Amino acid sequence: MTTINKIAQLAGVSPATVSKVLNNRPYVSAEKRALIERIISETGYVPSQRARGLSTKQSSILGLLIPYTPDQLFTDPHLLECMRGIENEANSHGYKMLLSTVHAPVDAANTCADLLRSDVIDGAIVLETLDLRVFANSFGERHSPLIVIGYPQDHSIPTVHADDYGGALKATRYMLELGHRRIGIVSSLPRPFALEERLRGIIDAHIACDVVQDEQLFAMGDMSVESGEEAGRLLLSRSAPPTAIFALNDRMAIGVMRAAQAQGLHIPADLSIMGFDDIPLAGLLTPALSTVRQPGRAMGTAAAQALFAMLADQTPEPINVINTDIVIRGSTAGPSQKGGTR
Amino acid sequence: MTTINKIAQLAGVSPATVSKVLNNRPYVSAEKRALIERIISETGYVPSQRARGLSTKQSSILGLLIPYTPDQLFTDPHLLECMRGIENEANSHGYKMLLSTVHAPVDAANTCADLLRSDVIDGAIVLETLDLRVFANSFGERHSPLIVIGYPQDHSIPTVHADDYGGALKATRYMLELGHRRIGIVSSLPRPFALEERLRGIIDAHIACDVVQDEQLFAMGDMSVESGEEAGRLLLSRSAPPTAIFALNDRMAIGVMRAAQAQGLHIPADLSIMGFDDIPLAGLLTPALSTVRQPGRAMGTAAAQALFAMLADQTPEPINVINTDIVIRGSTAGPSQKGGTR
DNA sequence: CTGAAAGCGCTTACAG
DNA sequence: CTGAAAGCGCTTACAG
Repeated sequence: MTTINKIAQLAGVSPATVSKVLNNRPYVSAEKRALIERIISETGYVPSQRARGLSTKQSSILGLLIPYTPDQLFTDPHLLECMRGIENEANSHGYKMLLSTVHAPVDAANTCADLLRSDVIDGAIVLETLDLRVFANSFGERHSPLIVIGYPQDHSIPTVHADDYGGALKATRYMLELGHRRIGIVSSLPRPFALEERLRGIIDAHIACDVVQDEQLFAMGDMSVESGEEAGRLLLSRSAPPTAIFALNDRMAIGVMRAAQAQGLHIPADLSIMGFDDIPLAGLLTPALSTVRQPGRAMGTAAAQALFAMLADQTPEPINVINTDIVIRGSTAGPSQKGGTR
Repeated sequence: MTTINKIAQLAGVSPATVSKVLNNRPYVSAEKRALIERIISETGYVPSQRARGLSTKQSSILGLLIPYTPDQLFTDPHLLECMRGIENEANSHGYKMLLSTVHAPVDAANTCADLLRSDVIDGAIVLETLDLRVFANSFGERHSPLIVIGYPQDHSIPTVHADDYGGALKATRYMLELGHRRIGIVSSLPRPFALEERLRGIIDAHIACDVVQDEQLFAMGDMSVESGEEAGRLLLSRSAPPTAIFALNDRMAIGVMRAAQAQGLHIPADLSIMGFDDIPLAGLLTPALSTVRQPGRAMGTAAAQALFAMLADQTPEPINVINTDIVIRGSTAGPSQKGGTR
């Protein structure tokens, strides 16, 4: 491997001098600088990041700690959008992104903790889903700057999340105002805080409109299309089925749509369906899916910006709430005149 | 930061001894080993990867070099599937994946070359789209082991790619056998080799079936949904429009579908549509998209396995061709009896 | 079984 | 402007 010493030798100077030109520092004569630069480009020399890091204590690598398996991550379009925002931001700061997923969700906390305490990354963005208490445990222990995407568990860590409550509230009000009185809900367990918030929005909207919710209209999925399909079938089999179904993410909404279409139901004539996220695919379905837009890219960007602020010794806002909006497409309409029974 | 020296001091031993227990090496008395282990876990000490790497010359990081912008990467479901395969494989080898995208496609080659020559990664997987000649340039220059996903430009680098030719051939035969005689093609420029191969398959299928292709039936997109929509409009506006359209990726096929539906055409009654890739979304469309399945995940896995083989000083197969298959769903059928004119 | 010493490839004061 | 020297935190022979 070419080292700084070899370059120094080739140029007939000391490694310290080469180091100066490598780092664009002054106090090198123009001729020597030119000579050294020529030699560097001729040899294709690239300084050892690890040796450099050993002195400078930085790696220009940012960690993305996902307490999920690769399969969970890569099937979640919303997370992927977050990643996109992060990678874009990292790029423009000259940083690379190191991805850390887990084999099994169980060992997530330790995997992440080790990476955070190691020196391979300068800082990290983690998902709230991770149990962050590990980091609080060892008192006073130093670790890389951290930003969490999700809801704050520990107020010492800056957080960015979407306005889940507001989004769900708006969506529910919208369906209620359309005239729906029996709105099925497809939620998920175990709930991250975001889902709790969405549920809270749904409940508050019902209260505000003086509509009583029916327990028979709640179903659970696991965020996947398949689970949504199953939940949809369940809800549609109720003696008094819903006239609208609000799935707490788009993938489950797609599942519900499939369940409804499989039964020959027309959407939105027979059943309105609404999702949450606004994944890229939402607008391409038939009918196009009405949903709550949660701007994943913007969330990723915001998280990365906050991290870079910390790396620059600034203090980012402790909590950054990203706005959500409902986007009405073809899957929602007023309830059919036939009434609630089919 | 806690260092090996501090641990050694706390345990009353030398750093060399601590190093032994860190690396699970013999020749440490049971008591000392136990003591050291206890201290390590109490202090939450994690060895410096960069210091370790400086001696051992390895980082346990694998690079994924994508000569695209983050936006291009994250809107390409097939690439994302490759990534999923790679990350899964990396995970099970105790490796982390470092993602390297570019600002602008222009500076891809240099960005990648620098990373490859640096010591931050042990090896890399790159896309064929990257101009690999950069690496051939500096004669005899050492760089990390490399696997390319795509077609070989330089036979010294192990390569994995799908059977693009065979897939396109099968798909075209299938449409031809259905009775279609005017098959529109939506391709893309600039072409990676994979597209050339698909085109070759299309042409050979026509020849085999003795059907002459009409130049008016070729259109160009840029792999995006939007470009597919535009290409679809163009093809459908021909004086003698196609009865089937084969888009060289699924996203463009979706665009074609939108163009057709916007004109009130029924799929597949009025127009058959076929894509390439079989992205996760393909089966969720209405109608579900017939396509050529190119198993992205398997390709990623194969590439990663080849890389790990190289890291273990084995020699992977120089070219690994992954099988493709047509998957017939709802978007294709025989041409309508109305004939080719509408 | 144990530890002193050299070395990995940089950067950073410091002296000249 | 230039370079010798120490130091970053590990690992690896080697001697004991």
